[in-house]
Amino acid sequence: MKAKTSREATRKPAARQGKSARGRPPTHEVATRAENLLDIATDVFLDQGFKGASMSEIARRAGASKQTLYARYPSKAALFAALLERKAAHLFEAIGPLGEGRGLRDTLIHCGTEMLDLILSKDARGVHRVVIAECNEFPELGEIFWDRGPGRVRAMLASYLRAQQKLGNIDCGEPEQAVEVFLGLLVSGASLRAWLGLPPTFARTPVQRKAWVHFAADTFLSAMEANARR
Amino acid sequence: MKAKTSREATRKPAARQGKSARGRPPTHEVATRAENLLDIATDVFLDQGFKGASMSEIARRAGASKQTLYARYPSKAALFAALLERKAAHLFEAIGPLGEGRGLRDTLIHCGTEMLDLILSKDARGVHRVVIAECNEFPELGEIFWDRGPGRVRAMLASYLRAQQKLGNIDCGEPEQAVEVFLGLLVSGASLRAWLGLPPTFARTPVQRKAWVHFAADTFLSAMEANARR
DNA sequence: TCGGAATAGTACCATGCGGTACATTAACTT
DNA sequence: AAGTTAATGTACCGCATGGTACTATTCCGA
Repeated sequence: MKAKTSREATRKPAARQGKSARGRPPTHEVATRAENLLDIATDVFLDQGFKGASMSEIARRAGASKQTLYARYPSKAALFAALLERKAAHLFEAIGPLGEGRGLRDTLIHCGTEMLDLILSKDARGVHRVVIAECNEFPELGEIFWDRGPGRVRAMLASYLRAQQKLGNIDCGEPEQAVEVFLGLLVSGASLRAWLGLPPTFARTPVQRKAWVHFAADTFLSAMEANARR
Repeated sequence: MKAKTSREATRKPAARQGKSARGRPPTHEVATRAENLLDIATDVFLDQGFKGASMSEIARRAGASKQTLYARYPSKAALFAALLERKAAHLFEAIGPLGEGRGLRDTLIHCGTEMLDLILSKDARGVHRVVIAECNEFPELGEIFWDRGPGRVRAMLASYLRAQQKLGNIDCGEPEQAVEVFLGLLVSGASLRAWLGLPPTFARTPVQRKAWVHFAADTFLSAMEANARR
């Protein structure tokens, strides 16, 4: 087994271009610079992992000094926590409110599409990988991520299904269970493969993805009907 | 965020107890000692991750010297690869041949039970965590693991379903898709939570696990029936 | 205008790592 | 009995890391 050559010193100052860089930065840049620093840090952590990422490298790539880094975040772990929380929330908030003028099936399809795209996206893969890797050493990480991300989506879907059930549009038993069924058959194989760095089996092209989402929605709906009949 | 105090020097010589330890070991012990070394290494890697594990610690905990370690495996990566391959195969081979005197539903339930127990087991969680964490740096890791583990189970299930389909016992369309549906709704939420170090939502107790497996099997079967009718 | 605040740059420290070298000891082989 | 092999223990090398100290520089507010 041989490691890929990562850490390929990609010079990218990205802040204070041209200027002599030293000295207090102008006030109007300071917010941008802070954001940029977090962005760079996110990049580095997401593809090198917590232990693999180095503070010096982050500073260098952000065009900042280590002192500035440590002025903003007291430790590597703190920086990591800050950026992960931001990223997790930001990623999953793409899956907006459900319903919104759509019928039941269309809502499932819409939400399913976004969910599948999300799971297969590079950023989401990175976040999952890092969180899964490090949640043993930092147990609260798993909880934070679940609440901001997958858990939030599940809660939204469950409350949507509960509402639809009250309206008589579906008979799905415990909505929480039904959500697990839907998301499970939508996303499970694809997500494991994605986190292992392998291409998806059934959702490689956009067309295939669309077909799979439709298939999942319909399978789910008929399973719920059948369950209701039993 | 504060790290848990890992690396808690748990002294456990585990080899050459009592004896002065130095010098060539008696021949009848040598196989045992090699096995033991791999076991210890597995423990360490599985809960500290690749980068977190240290060769010195493995040697110390195995009651061996670093030289012996490097005599058997030329590098840290090689040791890691060896143990991971062994562990992945060993874990998933618990899910034996399908069918075997059972009917369709019973086979699903049997296989489902083993799969769910496996996913929730501490060892499987460790393996998944480590592989997912490191497959970015060692891309072949993901493939090896998939082939030995989740992929193998999926292939077995698919060929079983295909056979059942030929016998007219089920009408599930593409067996590979059907497998994804079944395993998805069986295992998806539980596995993500497990890898994040969180307790399962629906399969906490053995009783709940059994109920969930039955629910998954029945939901799957009725979904397939409904699909067939369409 | 001047003093403090925020920054980059650089050097540094202690630690721990993967991996090697060397001397020593005990079991096997001939 | 002698020599070879496989161990342990310990010291070590070079390097990278997280984190700190210090200086020189620039902006800002009083």
